[in-house]
Amino acid sequence: MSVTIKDIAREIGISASAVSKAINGYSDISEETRQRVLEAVRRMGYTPNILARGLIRRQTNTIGLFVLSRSNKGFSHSFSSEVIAGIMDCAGVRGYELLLYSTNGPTPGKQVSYRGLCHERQIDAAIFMGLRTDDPGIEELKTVDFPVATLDVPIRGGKAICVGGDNVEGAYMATSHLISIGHRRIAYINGHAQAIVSQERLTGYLRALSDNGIPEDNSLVVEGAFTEESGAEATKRLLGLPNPPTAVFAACDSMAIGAMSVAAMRNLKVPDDLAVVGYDDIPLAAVAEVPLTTIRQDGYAIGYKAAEVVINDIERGSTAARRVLMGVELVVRESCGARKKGLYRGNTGIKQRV
Amino acid sequence: MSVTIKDIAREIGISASAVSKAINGYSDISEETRQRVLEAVRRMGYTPNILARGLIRRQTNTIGLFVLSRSNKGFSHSFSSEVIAGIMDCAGVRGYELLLYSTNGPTPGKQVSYRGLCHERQIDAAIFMGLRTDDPGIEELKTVDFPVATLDVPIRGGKAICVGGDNVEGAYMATSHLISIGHRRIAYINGHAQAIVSQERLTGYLRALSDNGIPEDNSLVVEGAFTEESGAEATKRLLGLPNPPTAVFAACDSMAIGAMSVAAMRNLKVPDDLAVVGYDDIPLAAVAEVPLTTIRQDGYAIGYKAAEVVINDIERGSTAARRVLMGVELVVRESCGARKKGLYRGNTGIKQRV
DNA sequence: CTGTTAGCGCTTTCAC
DNA sequence: GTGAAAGCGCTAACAG
Repeated sequence: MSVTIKDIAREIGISASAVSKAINGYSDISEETRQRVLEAVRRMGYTPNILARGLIRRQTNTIGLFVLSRSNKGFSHSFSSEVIAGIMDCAGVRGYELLLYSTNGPTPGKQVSYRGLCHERQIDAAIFMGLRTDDPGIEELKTVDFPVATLDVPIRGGKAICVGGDNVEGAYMATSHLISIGHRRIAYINGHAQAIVSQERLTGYLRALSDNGIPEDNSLVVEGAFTEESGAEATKRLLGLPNPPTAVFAACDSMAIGAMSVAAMRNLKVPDDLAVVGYDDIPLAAVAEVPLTTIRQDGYAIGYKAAEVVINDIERGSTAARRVLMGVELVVRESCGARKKGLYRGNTGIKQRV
Repeated sequence: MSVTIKDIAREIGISASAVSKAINGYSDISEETRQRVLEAVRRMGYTPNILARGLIRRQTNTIGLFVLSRSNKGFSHSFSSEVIAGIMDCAGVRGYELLLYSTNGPTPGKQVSYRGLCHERQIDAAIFMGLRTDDPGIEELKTVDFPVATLDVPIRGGKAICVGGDNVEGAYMATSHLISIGHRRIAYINGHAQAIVSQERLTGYLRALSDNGIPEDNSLVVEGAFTEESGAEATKRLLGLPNPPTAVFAACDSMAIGAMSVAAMRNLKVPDDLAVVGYDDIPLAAVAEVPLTTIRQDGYAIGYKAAEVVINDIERGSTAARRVLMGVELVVRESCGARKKGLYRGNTGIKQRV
């Protein structure tokens, strides 16, 4: 078996609690004893058993990370891996480890309890990625007694903190940009209505129209499902309108790419015949046939912030706002037409190209 | 505080040990008592404390995952996230959770001990991704007493198991393919020499030449650094040769893409003036200006296998081979010229396009 | 300053 | 079948 605190104690002829104090930097221990302990620790290759410590301190320095609704193989976006990297880095700096739960979201048959999973492992806090608004586990999450951060999905009631990109602002920027280069009939392809991001981006879109005195036209707002196919489908409907849009803003890049493919099939030139703006800045956006103008969220920053927020909660008690909005950025490429027309000189997202 | 085994015991008037036995499915407990316990467990919302259990059982059902040498933000390839997804799924099925270490590899200053990190958290096994052959921690890894799997990096001595794509075979396939469509002067852009994959892919390349009676030409083998820039740099050197190659096989897609960009700058047509084959099948490969022919490794399968191997070791003792080679696949696209010439009718990797 | 005692939540002999 | 007792490795009172 591996060396324990008792072995050290026996080795240098003192009590186990003295060793514990020496190791944990208590002041009521003589410097000389401490040195002898530290020396023995090194010599005998002792490492504390954090789990045993946790049993009594009720703190494991562990953050549970739930990566839910993952697509088949790999993470949904490359965005997720940026987020995770951010979480990891913050956790590392603050001295926490991450427990990556292997659950892939609520299983229809057997009901998993997030609270139970967290309790089993005695984690100090939890972060949820890809939580769906219709996840039955949400109710339970409202009642847990440890800090919880959700990415992108605000939970009403309870004290979970939601960290995410500012969707209203992002959609506002995208829409305003299209307006600024002359478009008036701007369609919006939303994601499915259950997603909060859909609702928020819709709000931003509508606000931009309203702020620019453009009347809302219901026929120009259609619903997709965050997939390329659904974006294509929606675009067909839009183009079939008596008075079709001159520009399309899609709630995600995949749908925007679907829109562009439909345009291509109908011999409509992007951006001249149809301007397109997406959301997310997925890697494909930069290398699409017509490079896609889009809104970029800084996944790394979001992840870092989420970890920071829960760790602050653990250490200082809940003080943060219940909702943390992270900045977003407009990345102008070719698909909106601004660069061609020389109307835009800002961020081209070139560095993004891998 | 949350409900413990004692609470249950008190509630239904039996001893704590009886409750434990009921919960853990021991046979020496009456069915009636078991039912009463299970009912109370449900009613009172009891979840076992796996950490306390681990303290005595010396097993935590946790696998440590080290994601080393991560690039700045996000994981090195999207490949990594596939691997992690595979690990997660296997772990989930087998009832293990993953502990994601926040270490980003050996820090120059303070020496981290992998062994120590593992011991602290009492993990049952560890998987290392992105371990470098010059990592000073490797020595220590040879002596640990729990199952260890390394991805792609075999460790000499010790009983760590290495799981990875068959690099020799992959390079052999790539090179043979170029030979089969008529190339004789085939250059190889290798990764940096410390990487095992570099050595193995070089072996495959040389073997293919030799098997086809093509003499080895040292000037055609150059070293890159797995980056687009280094691939471009290497290609410039190759094209400056008195007798330049007609084809280039690069040890990774990024370098292959660098090669293609140099060709484009010099008005060389790919594949006609210069055939290019990469390795990895990164997402960009399929959507490059000239879609890249490459070798695909199934990251998900590799991750799944790695988890499976260590879990088998945990549960049944070490039986697996010390090296597990996973199959690779040649994905023929445009950059090698085979499809244009009608020489190839196999895998086009079309489904890969996102 | 140091040691003794108790106990975190759980499992596991071993009597009964 | 069931419970009492011991203890996993550690920390936290509290005496001394």
